[in-house]
Amino acid sequence: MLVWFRLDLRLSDNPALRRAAEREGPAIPVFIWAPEEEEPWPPGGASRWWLHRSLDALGNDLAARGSRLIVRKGRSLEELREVAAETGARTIFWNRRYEPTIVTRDDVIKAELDKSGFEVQSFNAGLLFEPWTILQKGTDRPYQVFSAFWKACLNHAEPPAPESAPTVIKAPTKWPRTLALDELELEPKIDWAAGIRATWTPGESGAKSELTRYMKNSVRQYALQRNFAGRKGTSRLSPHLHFGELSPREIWHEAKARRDRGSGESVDAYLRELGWREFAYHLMFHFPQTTNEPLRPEFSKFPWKKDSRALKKWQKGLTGYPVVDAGMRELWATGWMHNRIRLVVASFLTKHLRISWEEGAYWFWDTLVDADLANNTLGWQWTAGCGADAAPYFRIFNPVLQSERFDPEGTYLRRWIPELAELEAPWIHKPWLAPAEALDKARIQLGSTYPLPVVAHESARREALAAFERVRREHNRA
DNA sequence: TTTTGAGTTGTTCGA
DNA sequence: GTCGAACAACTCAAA
Repeated sequence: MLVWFRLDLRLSDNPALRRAAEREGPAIPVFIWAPEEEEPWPPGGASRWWLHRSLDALGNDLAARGSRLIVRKGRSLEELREVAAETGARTIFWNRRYEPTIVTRDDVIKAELDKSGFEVQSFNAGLLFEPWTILQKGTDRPYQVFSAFWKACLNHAEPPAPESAPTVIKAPTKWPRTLALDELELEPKIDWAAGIRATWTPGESGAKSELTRYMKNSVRQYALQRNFAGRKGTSRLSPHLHFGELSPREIWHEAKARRDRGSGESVDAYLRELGWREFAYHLMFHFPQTTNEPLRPEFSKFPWKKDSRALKKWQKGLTGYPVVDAGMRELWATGWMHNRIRLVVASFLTKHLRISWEEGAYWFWDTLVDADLANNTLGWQWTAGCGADAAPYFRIFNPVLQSERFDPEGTYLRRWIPELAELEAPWIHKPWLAPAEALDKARIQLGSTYPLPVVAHESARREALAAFERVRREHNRA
């Protein structure tokens, strides 16, 4: 039988693998690289880098149990058929994915394989609650407000405890042919990944040790520390979770086990973030058009600006607002950005620059190692104000206040913007207001060693509010 | 069906 | 510096 690996690159708590291993006969792990089947969101550069490493780790973990990872590329259905033909397999198991194009593709594949007489089964390995199991009482409609959704989840039967990895994965007498991982050409041709390499250890064992470390030492501080950009107050498990190196059930039960008198608030707040991930999948499943369209239709007429020069400045971290620039540079260097700072840079792009959330979503998609279609869509639409349960449009982050509040000493700013490193607080949060002596002392020449602000906060804010107001009024008249 | 309460992460203004 | 109110209605969810 075949186990088709997708976004579940782990051995533990992997129902497809586990059920396959329990059956008679050999179980053959397969991965198929088919990015054209993921349009319009094929994995971006940072994701491909991670995928390469994670597949490598998975192959090694399988080898340690006397098995192998068979690697193919092409059309998924054809490759599955071929591997099945080479091995005589008549059964195919996999764990579900929820991206709209993948759901459609998998439905077709399942129907075709059924027709050919294969036994096909899919399992839940990626979510605490399947999107179709959490619905409004009585009406059976999906939720569009987080709090109500999460309350319903918490009232639902608890997610099952994670299963351990199978101890034996029976090998076939003859292995089917496989590509070498390098033949997928997932790694960048120009080596831009040094910073990412230095920051992350893809693969299940790296993920597990991060999880244990965080749960043992830091989760009890989560409520207190999570908003401070310069500290390691968050778990940084997002890429591991995206690629399925960890299951949300493992995180859920691990966190619950740490819940005691002192840590209740933090553990609940932490689990709530897993809840947001669940909510994102819930919305993507029930409103599949939202990966490419605003959920609130009036926003399809919103007057976004096409300003490629401003967009470039945002992408490169040269807006002149230190907190925005630090975030964008952290992203570029490490493939990740602190959650609080993601909100600030997203608000800045959509409100201050008034550039469409889709431009932001594309950039994040290409540069984040944790790029996840459900989370990316929800996050950007939430900030832009065009999604379900979105921030009210008048909620516009002030980049200076956010910086002062969540990085008071400027630790984070100094780490990512070396040219401002010698500027003292409070000026490091707003260099354009710094007195000449402070700038001289820090050897900064505004407009040359570090840019002046690309827009002024007050006027950009006023204009954004006016634009939203016009759209709202037009919508209400109609 | 109608009613009622509530809604992740904020900012600014004026007292 | 601190505090509460206004921002502006609207939609969702549950009783």
